[in-house]
Amino acid sequence: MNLLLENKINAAMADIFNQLGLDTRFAFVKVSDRPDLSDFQCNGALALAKTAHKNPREIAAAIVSELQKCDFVETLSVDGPGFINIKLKNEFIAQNTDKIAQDERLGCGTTENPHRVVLDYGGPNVAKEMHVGHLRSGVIGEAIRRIERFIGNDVIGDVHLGDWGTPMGMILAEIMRQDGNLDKVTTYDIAQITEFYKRANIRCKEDETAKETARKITAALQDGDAVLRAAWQHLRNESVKAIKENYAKLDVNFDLWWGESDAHETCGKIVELARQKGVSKVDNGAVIIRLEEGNKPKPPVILVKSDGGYTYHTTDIATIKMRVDDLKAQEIVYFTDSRQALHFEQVFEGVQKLGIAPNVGLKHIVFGTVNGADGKPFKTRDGGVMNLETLIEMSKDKVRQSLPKAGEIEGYGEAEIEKMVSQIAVAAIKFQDLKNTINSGYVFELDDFAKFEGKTGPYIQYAIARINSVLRKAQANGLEPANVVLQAPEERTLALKLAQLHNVVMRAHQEKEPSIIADYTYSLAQTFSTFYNACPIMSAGNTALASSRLRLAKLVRDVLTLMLYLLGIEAPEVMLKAENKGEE
RNA sequence: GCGCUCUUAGCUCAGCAGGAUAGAGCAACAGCCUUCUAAGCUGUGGGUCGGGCGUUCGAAUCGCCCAGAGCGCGCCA
Repeated sequence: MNLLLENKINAAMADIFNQLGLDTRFAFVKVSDRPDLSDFQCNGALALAKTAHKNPREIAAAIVSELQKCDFVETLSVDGPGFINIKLKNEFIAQNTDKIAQDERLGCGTTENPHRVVLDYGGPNVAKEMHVGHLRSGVIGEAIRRIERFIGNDVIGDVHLGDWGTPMGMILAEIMRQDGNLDKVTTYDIAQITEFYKRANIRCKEDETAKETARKITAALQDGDAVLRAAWQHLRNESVKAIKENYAKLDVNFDLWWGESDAHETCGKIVELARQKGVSKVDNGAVIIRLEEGNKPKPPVILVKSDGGYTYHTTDIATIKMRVDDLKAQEIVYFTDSRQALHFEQVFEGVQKLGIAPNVGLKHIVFGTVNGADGKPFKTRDGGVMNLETLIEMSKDKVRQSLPKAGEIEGYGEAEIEKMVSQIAVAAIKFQDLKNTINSGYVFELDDFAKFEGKTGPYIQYAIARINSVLRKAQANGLEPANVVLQAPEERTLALKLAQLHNVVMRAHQEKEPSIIADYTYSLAQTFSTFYNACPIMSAGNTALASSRLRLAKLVRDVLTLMLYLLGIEAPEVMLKAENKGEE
């Protein structure tokens, strides 16, 4: 069930359009761009005027004269060149709000076409530190995972670890270079492993022979050399442990911890299949699939390199086959930055030629890179990338300054305060990222992740905390939420805003765009703050009004909490403040 | 050279299945705490929507051209 106000108006519109012989494609309303004139507007008459060769105002007038008969209409007008402005009756909005408040999904429906979707939003590499570049895909992916699940899809989130390429050979080579063998590998922890990788990286950049050695070791590892495999397994285990800790701090979760290595066996099958189907060719010693025909020629997919190794084209294609065959995926969605756009176009086209994923939707959601002030992908001053843990700690430090010290307030010891610190800091970081549309890259401003005012996660948490406070007071005074009555304009605006939930969630789902939810959540919190300022609840004057306002407030709290949940953000029950807060 | 993405307020960004006065946040300025948490609220200023041409009754939104930015272009993932 969805309790969208538009639905009722749209149904009436469709009837009227039919009756008048008008194209029902235009029989819909949208939230008005002119709240001073109306709640909803219909621009259908303008669109129809073109083909019908009629005056749009005449068409609009005909629609309006029918619409007048509807019981939910308060006022109607035709304005400008032919806009139909519709204002709803207060009672209609109020009753709808009551229904939403009593609905366990808060008026939000589910998808008509539930299916299994695999999300690929991780991609951290073994032995490499996690940095701010990993923030976007993880945070966005987690949000999409929750949104998809909420609207009724069966979701599997896969981390798709980078655990099988040349970097693995590089690090093993570096360890052997220092130790002479791999006997000590199992004693190394993640910090040591990371150091080895850094050194290996530098060496391979400078020294062509070192690179060649790394390639040979990689090939031997993939070929199944027992000693190399055992050492690699340890590196992988240690990395996964560290990666899990990092993701846990941000509440980013995965259902599967597959990696590129898991696709290795299937890679062979892909190459064989390509040969059988006649879609691959041998070229300069490599096995490739050409993608030159059609109106958009692309560089070829390379299945097997001339040295016999597979590329990440091959592992990605093999992984798609596994997700389709073993996981029964009906849709697979990737989240990576725009630098991989061409790669996935190639992979998807290769998959199509191979016919291994018929009727499976393959999507690549491209997001912009996290950029520095210079407009280029973010680097710290020393040329490196900022560690994810450093970012989180920095934000936490800032939060701690605005909270009381442990023990200062009864019932809030070290554990309680630290939990609050973490919830607020993580909200600041994740919201800062999620409020940006996926498509555009954004400039990484360190300070932005420790801002708590304006369009931020903590702003929304604060609105929730204030409502919780009111709800506690209401309970202490025996005040119960009851039927909504709309008198003040702030109440009306808030009720209309609350009814938009279904559309917002569905759009976020369809477009795979969490910023739509972030925008709405902020806007709702803002609308509530205005209401909160103008409409006292506990001292409303009479019980009916107080109960109505209490229902509105509680509903806002529930919707905000749900929206933050869909974004992967928790809200603390209360938000304490340090005594000297704001006195600088 | 070819391809992809982009250019909107001082800064960071929304808006783009064409539509009525182009919106937020930050920053600036002026107000609001003896009333439910001021991490808040109210108000003011700030824009030739990169430039040009075209389609249209109507273009930030669609098409073409130009300028600028970022990214990517067969054996690194």
